[in-house]
Amino acid sequence: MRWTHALIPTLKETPADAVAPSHVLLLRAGMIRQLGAGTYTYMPLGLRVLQKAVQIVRQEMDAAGALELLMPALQPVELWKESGRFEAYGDLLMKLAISGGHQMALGPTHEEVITDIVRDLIRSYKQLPVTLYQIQTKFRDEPRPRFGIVRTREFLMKDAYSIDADLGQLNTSYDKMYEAYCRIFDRCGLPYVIVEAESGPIGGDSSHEFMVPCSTGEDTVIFCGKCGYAANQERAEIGGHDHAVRTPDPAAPAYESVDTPGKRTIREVCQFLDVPEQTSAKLLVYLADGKPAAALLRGDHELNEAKFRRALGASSVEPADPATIEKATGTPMGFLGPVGIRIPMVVDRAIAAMPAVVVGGNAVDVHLKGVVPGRDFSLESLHDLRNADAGDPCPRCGGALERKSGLEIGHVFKLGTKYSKSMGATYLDEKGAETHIIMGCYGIGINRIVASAVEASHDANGIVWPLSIAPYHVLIVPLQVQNAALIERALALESALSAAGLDVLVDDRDQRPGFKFKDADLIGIPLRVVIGERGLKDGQVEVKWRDQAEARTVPADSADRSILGEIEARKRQHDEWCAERRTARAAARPS
RNA sequence: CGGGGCGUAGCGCAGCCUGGUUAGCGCGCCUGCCUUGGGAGCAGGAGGUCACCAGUUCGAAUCUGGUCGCCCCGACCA
Repeated sequence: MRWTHALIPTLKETPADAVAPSHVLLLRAGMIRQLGAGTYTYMPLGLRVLQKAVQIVRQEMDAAGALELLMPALQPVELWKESGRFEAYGDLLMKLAISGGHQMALGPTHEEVITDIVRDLIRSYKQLPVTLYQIQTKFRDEPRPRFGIVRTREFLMKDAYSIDADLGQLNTSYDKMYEAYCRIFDRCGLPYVIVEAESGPIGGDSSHEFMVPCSTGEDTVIFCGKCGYAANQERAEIGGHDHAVRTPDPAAPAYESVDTPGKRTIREVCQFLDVPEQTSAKLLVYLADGKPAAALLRGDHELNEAKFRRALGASSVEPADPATIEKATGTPMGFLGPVGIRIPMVVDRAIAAMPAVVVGGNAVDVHLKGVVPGRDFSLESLHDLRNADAGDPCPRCGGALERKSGLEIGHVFKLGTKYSKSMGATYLDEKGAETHIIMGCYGIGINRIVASAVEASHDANGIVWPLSIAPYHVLIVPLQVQNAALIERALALESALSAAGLDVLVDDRDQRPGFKFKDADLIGIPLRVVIGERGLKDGQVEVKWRDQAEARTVPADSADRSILGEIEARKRQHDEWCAERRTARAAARPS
C-alpha cells in the first residue's frame, strides 16, 4: 500500500480534547476520528489494527471449540423484561421506538438473546456442552464516555456464552475460555494481569478480569507482591481480622455529647473537633432490597457495596436518598450514629479495633465523643465491609497489599442458572428429568485491546505496536521520490515482501526525510526500511525496529530476504514466548 | 445527575472584559521557486452562517437570556 493512497491523516499538534496517551496517539496517528461523545470512526490504519485483534480473538475462540454466530444488535425489550434486566440495566440500555410503536433496545450484551435461542434449540443433555460466541457492535448509553476509545457508547465486543449441563461442565468450559483469553492477550503482546472480580448478586463461585495496568485504567487492582494475590478493589478481601476485636476498657469514661452546628461531613466534624478522621466513624444508610439498613465504617474508610450486600444477605443495595434516610432514622443525613439507631446495622471490623470513636448523635447538630464500641453499641454484626487499599494485610499471606489502576480488557464469569431460570431454559438429563441449563459468559473489549496496546507500548514520539496487531509489519521509506530508480526499488521490495505474506506500507510522499521519520515513529509500524540515495550508492538500505534505538544496514540486493528473516525471527521468538507461558500455566494448573 | 471548563478555517489558538472598517496568528492544504537523513525557507492563494436561537443596540464574535454540543473531576458502570 502506498501512503499517498492510504488516507492516513496524521497530526503534528495534539488535539485539545485528548488527555489519555492512547487517545492522543490514536488521533495523531490518524487511526481514529471522533464523531460525537463516545463514538469514533476507525480510519483505515486504525481499522487494520482492530481487525488484526479480531482475527486473533476469532482464531483462539475457534481453537477452544467455541462456535461463532451473529445475533442482532436490535432486540425486543420484552426479552429484557423477561430476564428482569430491563429495570436492572436502567438508563444504560439504549431504547428506541420502531414503526408500529414497538419498543426495541440496542443490545449492550446478549445473555437474553442467547438464552432465547438455547431454550428452543437445546432439548437434551446429548447436545451439551456447547459454547457460542460472536464479535459484534454493542451499545450502552454510558453516562460518561471517556479516554477516547476506552469507554464509548458503541464498541466492538467478543461475547461468548457457555451452555452446560452441570457444574462440572461449566468449570471445564470456564477453564477453556480462561486459557483462550490468556492465549489471546499473550498473542496480542499485552502485559495483562488476571484478577479476582466481583461477580455481583448472581453469585457464582468465580469471576476473573483481565487487566492491563496503566494510568488510564478505570479499575483499581489490589495485589500482594509477596504471594501473587490480585483482585479488583470491588472484590478484594482484607486479611488479619482474627485478633482485631478489642475488649472495651472498663475504665473508659462515658461518652459526651458535643454541639456541631452545621458540621455534617466527616472532614468538617473532625476539623471542628480537632481530631483525626481515623478516630471517627460514619453511618451510611442504604436500601437493601428496598428496606433501610446501615453500615458503620471508620471515617476515612470506603464502603464496599458488594461486601455490604453479602453481609446483609440482600440481592441488591443502593444508597438511600436524604428524605428516605430522615424518614427511616428520624435524623437528617450528617448526624447519624450507631448509638440507639433504629434500623438494622452492620459494623466494619476496623471499628472493633478502636478504643473510642466520634460519631453522629442521631440529632441535628449533635455528635458524640468517646463512644466505646462494644459498650455503647453492639458489635454483634461484625463484617469486612470496606474497600481494601494499599497497606492493608493480604487475605492469603498477610503481606502488605498494594494498588494500581488497570484497564479491563476481558472478563470471564460463571452465570449459573440466572437466565435459564428467569427465562425457562431447560434440557432433559439422562434420567429424563427437566433441568435448568448452566451458563457462563465471557467478554473481550476489542477496542480496548487496541487502546491498551497503545497505553502499554508508546514513547515520546508515538505508538510502538506489537508485531501481531500492527497495522503493517513493514514501512518502506524511500527518501528521494523523484528518483525513479529509487521508487522502483522500494516498490519492488514491497512486492517481494507482500508476496511473502507481510503487510507493507510505502511512504511515497514527496516530503523531507525528517518529516517522514516523525510520521513513521508516530504510527508505530514495527520495522522501518529506509531507502536513500546515500545508502544505495554503497548498495545498502537501512533497517530499524521501532522498539530499538539503533538502525542497521543490509545489502540492498538481498534486502527482501534479510527483512523477511528478521520478521520471521521476531514472530518465532514471540510464538516461543507464548508457548512457554502456556506450559507454565499448564504446570501451575491443579489437575 | 452534581461541580468546573470550552465552542472563532481540517488542527492548535488570539480577539470578547471596554460593541464600531474587510475577524487575525501558527500548523496543515493548493501553485511556483528553492531545499532534501529527524516535522526547512521564500512568494502567491483557497478556506469562516465566529455552535444555534432570541433579545439589547444605529451597529454584536464581543453584552443579556435560552438551547445544543464537547472535554475534565465526581456520582454511575451486567
